[in-house]
Amino acid sequence: MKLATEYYLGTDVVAISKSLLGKYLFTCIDGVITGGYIVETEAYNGVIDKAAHSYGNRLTPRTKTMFMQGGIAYVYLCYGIHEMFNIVTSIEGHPQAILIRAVHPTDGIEAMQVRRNMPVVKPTITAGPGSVAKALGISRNINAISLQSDTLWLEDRGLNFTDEQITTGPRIGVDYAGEDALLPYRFYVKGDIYVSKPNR
DNA sequence: GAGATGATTAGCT
DNA sequence: GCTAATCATCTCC
Repeated sequence: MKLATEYYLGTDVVAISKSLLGKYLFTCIDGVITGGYIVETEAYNGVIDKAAHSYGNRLTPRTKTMFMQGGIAYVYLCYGIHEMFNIVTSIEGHPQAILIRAVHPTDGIEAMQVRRNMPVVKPTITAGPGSVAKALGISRNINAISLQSDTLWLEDRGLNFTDEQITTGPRIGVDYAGEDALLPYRFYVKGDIYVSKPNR
C-alpha cells in the first residue's frame, strides 16, 4: 500500500507535486494514526529556484536533508513558530522538495483536534502548511525520516483528480523570490474546503 | 558572538 | 485588512 521509494526518485519535482494530489499521508505518533489525502502542494525546484532554501547549491546543516535521496521528510521551523513538512524527491545531490500545504483529513480527526486545541472541527484544522504539521504531530525530530517507516508514510488508495479538478498557480508567501515567485509551482484541488489560500 | 529574517497563523479591527 | 508572536538558522564580524 505504501508508495514505493522509486516514486520519489523522479527528477521532475513539478510533475510529482501534481501527482501527489489525492495521495494519502499518514503519521503514527505516540501510537495514534492520523492522516488524510493531500489536496494542496508546492514544488521547490533545486538550485535554480530562488524561493527554495537550496537555491544556488546552498548546503548547510539545515538544507542538507534536501540534498539527500528522495523518499524522506524535510521538516523545519519557520517564523519561529510553525513547523513545515516537505517531501524530498529526486536523486542524491539534487535538492528538490515538495511542501505539503493542505490535507483533507480522514483518520484520527479527534487526535488532530487535541493537537490543534480545536474543540470544533473547522476547515482550518489542516489548511496551510503549519496547520498540517501540527495536526499530524509532525515536528523537527522526524526530519530526514524515511517515508517507508512506520511513523510517516504515503499511500495510493486509487483516488485521482482530473485536470479539470486541479488548479495550478503561483506559490504562496515567496514574494522575496523575484520572478521565480511567479512560477506555476502550486497545485490544489479546486473547491476542496481544506485548501488554504485562494480556492476557485 | 551579534543582528536580521522567514516556504505562517490566529486574532482583532 | 493588519499585525503580533517567536526562534532556529544564516550571514557577517
